[in-house]
Amino acid sequence: MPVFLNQDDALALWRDALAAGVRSDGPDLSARQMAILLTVYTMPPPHTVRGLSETLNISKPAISRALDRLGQLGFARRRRDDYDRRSIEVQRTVKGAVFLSEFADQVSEAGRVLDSPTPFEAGTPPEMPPPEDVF
Amino acid sequence: MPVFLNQDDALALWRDALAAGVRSDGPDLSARQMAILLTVYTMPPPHTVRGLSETLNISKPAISRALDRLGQLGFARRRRDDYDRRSIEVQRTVKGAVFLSEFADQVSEAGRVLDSPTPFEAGTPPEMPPPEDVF
DNA sequence: TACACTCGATCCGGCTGCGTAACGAACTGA
DNA sequence: TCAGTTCGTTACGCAGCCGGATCGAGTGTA
Repeated sequence: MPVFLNQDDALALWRDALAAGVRSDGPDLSARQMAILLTVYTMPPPHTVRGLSETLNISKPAISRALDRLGQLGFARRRRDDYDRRSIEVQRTVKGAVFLSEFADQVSEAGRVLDSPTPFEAGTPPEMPPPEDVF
Repeated sequence: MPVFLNQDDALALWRDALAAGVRSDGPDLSARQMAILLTVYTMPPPHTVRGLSETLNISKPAISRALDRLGQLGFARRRRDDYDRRSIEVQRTVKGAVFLSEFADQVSEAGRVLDSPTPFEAGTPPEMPPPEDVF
């Protein structure tokens, strides 16, 4: 079932979920790392460095380094492909699944709280301030 | 009206919106910068460095640097408070509102496409792989 | 006037990430 | 067997962000 979000709801959802992550002392992944992690866990395997690189339009070295980081966090594992030993398969881990599960709860919670009226609409820019810049 | 998102939808939503941002060549803001930007645009003003620091649990130098970055992107402006000239007020700009409006569209679009069946459930970890690590 | 306090910016050393280029290992096909 | 291709990684230089300490300007109070 599709999820209908108007602009205000979308921004409030993103803000609350993001703020929860920023406030917490958990590991803060870059946007690229998070995109890789989500792709690995929510798209059908197998996942390879080259495949992720093409899917997400990220350079291969960046993928490789991100896998280093995700690996040291215990969120993903490398495994050589036995049929083509040049290739490596990116595997999921229980720890990564737990992390994403908690993250998904944060997002869901941020969406659930949206019933309170949004105090400001963001799509509408504020009255244009005077042009003088202080800095 | 609250937005109900199950775990799979929440992760797919985040993945698609994030991937759209990663693939595009637009400026990539850090999670902290994005949280600041969203707070400034969706919460009632005024916003000060100190206030943002407390709200988001981010150090003041980090806020100040983020404002440098957002300022040079044209997404926010500093303005001295005339009543307390130590304090500065973070102001919105038309360019920032446009940026967030487009971002909100990306999120909404990611949510709207969720009607296609999700191929994998992420909350369920894969069958536990053998303990041997390749690397 | 003198002193304590607050606000935001800046300095500092360190860490992390990026893309290009170059690399070794593995595979392919003649 | 051997040149050419493809795979992921590493080397390199660069840029950005981090927190703690420190700073100057502004404020409040006596």
